[in-house]
Amino acid sequence: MKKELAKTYDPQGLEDRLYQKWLDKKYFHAEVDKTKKPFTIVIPPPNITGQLHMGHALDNTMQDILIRYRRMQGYNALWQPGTDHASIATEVKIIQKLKEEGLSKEDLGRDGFLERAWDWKKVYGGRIIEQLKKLGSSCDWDRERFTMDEGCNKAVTEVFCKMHEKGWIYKGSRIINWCPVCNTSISDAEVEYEEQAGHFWHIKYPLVDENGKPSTTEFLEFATTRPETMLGDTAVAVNPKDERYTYLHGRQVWLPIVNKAIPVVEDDYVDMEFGTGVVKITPAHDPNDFEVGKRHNLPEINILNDDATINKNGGKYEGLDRYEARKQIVAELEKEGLLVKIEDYSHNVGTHDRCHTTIEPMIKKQWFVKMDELIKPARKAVETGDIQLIPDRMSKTYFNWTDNIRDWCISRQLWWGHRIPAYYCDDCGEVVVAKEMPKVCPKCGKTHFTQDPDTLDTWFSSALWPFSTLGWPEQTEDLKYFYPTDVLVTGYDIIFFWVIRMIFSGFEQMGERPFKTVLFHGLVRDSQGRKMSKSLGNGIDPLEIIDQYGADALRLTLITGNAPGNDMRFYIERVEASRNFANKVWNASRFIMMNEESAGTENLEEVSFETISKDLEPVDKWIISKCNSLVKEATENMDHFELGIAVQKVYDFIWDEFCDWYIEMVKPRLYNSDDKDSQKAALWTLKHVLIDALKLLHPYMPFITEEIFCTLQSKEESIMISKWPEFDNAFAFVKEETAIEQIKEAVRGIRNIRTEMNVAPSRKASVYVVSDNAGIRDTFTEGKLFFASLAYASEVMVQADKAGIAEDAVSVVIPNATIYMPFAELVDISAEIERLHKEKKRLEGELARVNGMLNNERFMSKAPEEKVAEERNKLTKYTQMMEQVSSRLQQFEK
RNA sequence: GGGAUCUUAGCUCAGCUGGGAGAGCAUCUGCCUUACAAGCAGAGGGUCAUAGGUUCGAGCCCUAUAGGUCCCACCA
Repeated sequence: MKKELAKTYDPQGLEDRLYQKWLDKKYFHAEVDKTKKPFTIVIPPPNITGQLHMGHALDNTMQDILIRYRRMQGYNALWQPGTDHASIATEVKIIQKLKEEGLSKEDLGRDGFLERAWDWKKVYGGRIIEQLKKLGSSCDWDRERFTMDEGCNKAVTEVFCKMHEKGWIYKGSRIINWCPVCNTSISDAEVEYEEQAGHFWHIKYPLVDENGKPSTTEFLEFATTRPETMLGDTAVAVNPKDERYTYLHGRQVWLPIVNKAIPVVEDDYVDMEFGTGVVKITPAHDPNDFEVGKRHNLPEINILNDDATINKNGGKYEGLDRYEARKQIVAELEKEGLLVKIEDYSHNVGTHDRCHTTIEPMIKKQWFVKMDELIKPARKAVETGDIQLIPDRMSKTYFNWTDNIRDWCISRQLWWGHRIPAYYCDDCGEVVVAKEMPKVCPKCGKTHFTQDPDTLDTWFSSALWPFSTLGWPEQTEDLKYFYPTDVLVTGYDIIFFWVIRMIFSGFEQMGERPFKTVLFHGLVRDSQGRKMSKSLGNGIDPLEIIDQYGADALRLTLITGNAPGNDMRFYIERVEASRNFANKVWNASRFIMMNEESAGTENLEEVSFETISKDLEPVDKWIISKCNSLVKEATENMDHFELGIAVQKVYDFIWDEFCDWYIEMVKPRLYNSDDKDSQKAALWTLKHVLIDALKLLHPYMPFITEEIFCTLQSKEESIMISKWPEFDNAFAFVKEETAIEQIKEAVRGIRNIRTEMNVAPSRKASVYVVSDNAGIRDTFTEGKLFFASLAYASEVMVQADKAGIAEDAVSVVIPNATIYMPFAELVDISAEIERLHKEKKRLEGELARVNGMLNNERFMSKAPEEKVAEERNKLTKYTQMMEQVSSRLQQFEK
């Protein structure tokens, strides 16, 4: 009993079943095997808070394609999966949930909170993994990791201690970005600037007179967007070269409200052209002022509490929110006559990328990673091509970051994350950085320590992902074998957060690049080009698409019509088109199986080319040759990471060449059981070519190809472990390709004319092929059977001259042959003449172009030989066709 | 302010090292032809943003301009 494909293609009915089969068979699992070459990809670990969105779908489809491709090529392919604890994102979610219960994280305490967080991870952490499976991802799930699992924790502690010892991790008081809502410091990379409408408050401070009192006549005017920061002003600055203010050098101004004298300092930082050329300096709350303050030894006065209310340094404003304080301070200044004017002003305001709260720069004691040395090998690797970024232009973005890098603030005032391995002696305050809590203080000898309450930036652990997942810091066999990984696939939006940090971490910890290639993709946008976002509600759920159209259709849609690193728009119509293609493949396969069954040809896949060779007809060799070229091209494209181009070629081959031409060409042979050998050869070819095409398609559309492959033949158990096709010169049939293309041209010409002349396909006619070229006559004679069916011919006559053809027959001119169709009674002769004139005009154009080139001495002397030869051939071809058309016209017009 | 990128058919986009402009969708025409109407056979539709330049030859390379998108910097 032969296996059969269901009548209609139904992805829902097969995808889950096949995925389960792959899991059961352990096809995704990779073990160290020194007889094979490794090919490794580490997954960008999705957040445990995450739900699969189109970005994940694209990212993982690309990775799965690369992994499946290499696996079929015989590589030991490992796709290392896992999830990210996403410290701040997760913490925020849990706090939200607690809030619904009327609780705060303080109510639970640190341990209680962490317990909740782990519970949460257990419940939701696996959700996105299940969703990735729906997509067909062939990750080695036996190796699934988590950024906060034991091994990753160990790696984090190891790196922290090592780098601290080296002096590359330090604790320092520096200006950092503070989020007053999340109550934590954040790194520069996490600050998102938003254009906001604000105000420019023009204020004046009185100069201090010789008695040390505020002058009533002399003032210094400047403008600010954050008037409340004046509470922390410790100077005003002017440019030393600014002649307008030379008189100020060495003087002081009176800081109102706070009521004290502060100095005028001279600093190049001040732009003389901007505003009044005077800047108030608040070292504790502005990164630039901080630098100025350092240069002039100014005091740093922090005026804010962590929740962005004014602290005790703000005197009577203590306790007020920053914006309320701003209002009241402006009012007070106005009352005192110190407010000059208020201007509308649009400016960029730094916000927290998670919650979009306006961040406050503050001086805080935090942990930093010193970047200047660390970044050097990372920069060099991309510069020299040791690490290749695709598309290449991403290198510029990369360098822009490496060349302007600042130290990385890694401590976070959060609970969910890796706790900083720093311990403070309860007695003397000595800091000890160690893998475990120290027993004795090296300074005072006391034994009580408190661990630093802070956790690490979530990217600290993901930076180690390419090697921590393979066992580092242990020198495991996995690590030796699978590291460095081959490709990293990710969106260009996290190049700074993640890619760069993995690169410098790889070099620092492993002494080697973490991956050879980074393949970037863009954002998946909605049909109007907008970012898909929760707040807009314009997100399209990949799972719904999979439900409706199948994972294969979704994957194909995401991978086609898009260049690396470019954003793409998501259209449901494109998914339908992909689904239609799946359906096409399905039906073509079904057609082949049906015919195989009715012909009774068993186990054709076991018949070798050598055996069948003698029965193969030119059409068979033509499609085999075409398929052979396709293998070469698609493979080359995939090697160059041109995934969309590769699959487009496979798509075109299957639909246009294989289905629309080849299948139609062999139908007469399939239906004619009188010639068993020919029938068998056709079926052999159909099957052989289909199998190769399915293999090429498998990385893109794993489910449908598996289902067909396994139904089509019995000897292999899965397409995903079958051998990737290879180009073979023995299958390059140049002669047959040329011959069949010739017939195709004739068929197209005939169909065109019939449509133009409104001759229904049902109305058959005799077709005469006239050529004085014996080779052409052979071609048409051999292809008579299918040529007749494709050209709706009642009979096909191949002859050397026009004997027996009606004078007024309609004709099609192809190189070296003219095809006549005597259905003149249906045709208006003047229309036919007009058509021939049009054809003549076209040929004249072609000839003019070719002659132009060939008569151009500079073209002849400079163009490559092949190009010249090509043009010469065209000249011959068009000249010959021109003769045929002219002779036809003469015939009608004489 | 610096940088990247885009501008190709009505729409969305491909076009890999420069060598006769492509796809999908949409539109129009004719077909329920025994794998597929989720289909078949055809058709129309583009001064490849504009202006220069390099080249025998430019959608592709260079320069400038216009418009769009994005990233970085953050002049208070």
